[in-house]
Formats: sequence, structure tokens, C-alpha cells
Amino acid sequence: MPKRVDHEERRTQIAEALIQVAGRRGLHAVGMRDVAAEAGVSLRLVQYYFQTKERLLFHGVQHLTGRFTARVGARLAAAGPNPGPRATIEALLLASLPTDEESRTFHLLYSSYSILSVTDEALAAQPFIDNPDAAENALTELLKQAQATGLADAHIDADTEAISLLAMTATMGTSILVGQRTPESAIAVLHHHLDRIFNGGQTPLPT
Amino acid sequence: MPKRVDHEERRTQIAEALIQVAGRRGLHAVGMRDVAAEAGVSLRLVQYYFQTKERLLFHGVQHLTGRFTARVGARLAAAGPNPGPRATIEALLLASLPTDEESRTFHLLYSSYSILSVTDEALAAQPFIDNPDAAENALTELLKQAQATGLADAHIDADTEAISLLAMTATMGTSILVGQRTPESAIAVLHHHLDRIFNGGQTPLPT
DNA sequence: AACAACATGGTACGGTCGTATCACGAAGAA
DNA sequence: TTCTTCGTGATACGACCGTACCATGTTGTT
Repeated sequence: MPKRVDHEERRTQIAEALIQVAGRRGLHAVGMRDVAAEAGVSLRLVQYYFQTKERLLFHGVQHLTGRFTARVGARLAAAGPNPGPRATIEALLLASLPTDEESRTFHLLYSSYSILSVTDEALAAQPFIDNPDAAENALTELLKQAQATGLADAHIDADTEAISLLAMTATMGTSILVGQRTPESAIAVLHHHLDRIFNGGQTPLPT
Repeated sequence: MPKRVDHEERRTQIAEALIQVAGRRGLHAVGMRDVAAEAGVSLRLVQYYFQTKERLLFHGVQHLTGRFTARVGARLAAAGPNPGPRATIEALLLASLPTDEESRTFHLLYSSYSILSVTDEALAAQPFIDNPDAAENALTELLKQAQATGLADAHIDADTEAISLLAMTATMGTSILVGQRTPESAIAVLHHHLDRIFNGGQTPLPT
């Protein structure tokens, strides 16, 4: 075997270039030549490591998912060694809001992929489609755990609230992206609901 | 003046063709030739009535907004002559969920336009961008009105709840679109929150 | 030293897209 | 009737895009 270069490393480099340019100009406007230029390699190289654009996009979404997961993990680690359920949930939700350049790119590309997958069946068969379910389940578990330890209102429906929190976070993230809302107002709304869900396990039903 | 044909009617016809094909194959995949074929006219005609693709897209989003507004109005009218605030709010929210082909197209194209407007400053300057604010204000007013008449819990924050309901509806709409969620489950979540907000004006704060 | 497998560059091809150009029929105005 | 303006068609142009092809180093193996 000749020159031996780390293929995975190069693929990662190119995938990151894809993410960069897509985050800047939009996923619909990205071409293989743009990716090549952004990565500082020739068009041929992009073809060599990803044979087709479709494959490049597939790898792009996988890489993006990985980066995002790592980022959420870092946020959780930054929340302290043993955070309570509420702190954990807050970290999860706030990490999804587009507050800096990286999370802005995350949100934009996730949304783009989602919308694209509605009419592109090839993308719809991709793995990241079940990722939201994972987040939903994790949130539900955290809420139930908080209820069991008396930190959260025992009368709320954990599953419904988990869905609601994630749904609100997603839309408000897009609102931030298009400039309709500030991150602060989005955080305020989330805090409002967390205040409603947490703390008051001590107010029983009147009935 | 010669042949005189109703320009506005033709523009509407072409705009509807745009909506049709975009809803079927995705906004990113629509070309002027596709629109022409769908409308049953020649490419030249599309050029004639809309000089450029950008202008065609502009008109498309305006037309879509109008159609959607009319649809919501019809839903409200169908809710009876003098519906209560809750019925009105339910009609507003449920009309936004992609439950049939028309609302599915609405939701898909609105989402596509929103995402596109993040990286396309020409689209970002379009009028439909402040439409969500109108819905938000209307919802807030309905909630406050319900509070004033004792139909809704006096302790909730009308503005925050309005934002939340709309945000949840939007994300769950997209979830329905991509097949992650059923319309029924989305409606259940909305009902859950409406049940929380309405009815119980009679439980005062324990403090 | 020679060869084979790999990595990389340059460039060309076919297709499509938005736009522009040329041409012609049709109908009210003079 | 003649003319001007409007509506419509067909087609061409230039650009770009994804992909394919050909060539050439480069390096480990025999």
C-alpha cells in the first residue's frame, strides 16, 4: 500500500467544510465545488472520498449529528458533576437553541435536512430521523425521575410535557434564526414552563 | 388595448401551479419549466407575467399566505356563529396542522420559505415574515379575553402561553409532515395544554 | 529496480436552469 | 384599413452542476 492517508480524517475534513459552507449560504446552495474550495482540496478529492453528492450529504448529516451530540454532552458536563433533573433538562434544551455561530449552523442544517426529507425519500431513510425520539425519551425519563423524587409536580403528564418542551424549543430556535425572537425571550418561555413543571409537587389537586 | 386578458387571474393560476409542484417535489426542486408545465402554459408565459424567478417566488408566498388566511377564516366560520375563545383558539391551531393535502402543502412551503429566508436576504425582506406576530397577538388577545370572562385561568401568562401554543403547533406540524407523529397525538398535546389553561379559573394560588 | 496500488490533479461531457431574443397572431385605435 | 400594442410561442445562450475520464506522482511491496 502506498502513501496511506487517513481516509476518515479527510472525510471529516470535507464534511466539516460542507457544514461550514451550508451554514453560510444555505444547504440548497451548496455544490461540490464549494465544498472542495472550503476544504482547500480539489473537486476530484471530494469525488474520491464521497463518490456522489448524495453520499456527501448523508455523511454530512451524520457528522453534524455527532458534533451536536458531543456539544450537548459538553454542556451537560459543564452543568456540574451531578446536576439535578431540572438543570439537566435546561442544559439539553438550551443547547438546542441557536445562540452562537455553531448552534446556529446546527439548527439551520437540521431544519434544512428535515424539510428536505419531506420530499426526498432518500434523505428520509437516514438515521438522524429517529434522533428526536431519543431526545424525547430522555426528557421523559428525566421528568418521571424528577416526579419520583418529588422535584416535579406529580400530576403532570411527563410524556406530553417532554414533547411540548422539545417542540417549543425547536420552533423558537427557528424564530431566533430568522430574527423574529431573541434567545432571551425563548429562554424565558422555557423557564416559565419549567417553573410550572418543577418545584410545586406540594400543591395537590383541589377536587 | 388589444386582446386584454385578466393578468391577475393568470398570475394566480401560475402561482397555484408553483404551489402545487413545490408541494409535490419540494421548493428547492421547482423550476420555471415545471411551473409552466403544471399551469399548462409555455415557459415564456411564466416569464411574461413574472419577469424573474425571484418575483415568482415572492408572489407565490403572498398567494400562499392569502390562501391560508382564507382557510383559517373558513375554519372559524365552520366553528359556529359565535364560538367561545377556546373553540376559536382550537380552530386556529388545528387549521395550522398538516392534516390534509392542502394544509400539508401549506406547512411544507411555509417551512421551506422560512428556512430559505435565513440565508436568502431577499426572501427575508418579504411581508409574510410578520404574519406569525399577527397570529401571536390574536392568540394573546383571545387568551386575555378568556381570562377576563373567567373562562381561563387568571394566573397564566397569556403572552407566554400564546407563544408556546403556536410554537408547539409548528414543530408538531413538521413532525407530522416527516411522519414522526400522527395528527391525533399532536391534537392530544394541544388539548392537554388547553385543558390546563382553560376551565380552572376557580383554583386560586396557594402561596 | 520494477511493479502495483493508492492518492491527487486537471479537464471535459451531458444536462438543466434562468434568462434573453426573435417572431408572429390578434385586437382595439386611428 | 392600417397601425400599434399586447399576448404567446419557439428557441437560443451562457452559466453552472454533478459526474466521468485521463494522467501523474507517490509509496510500499517483491
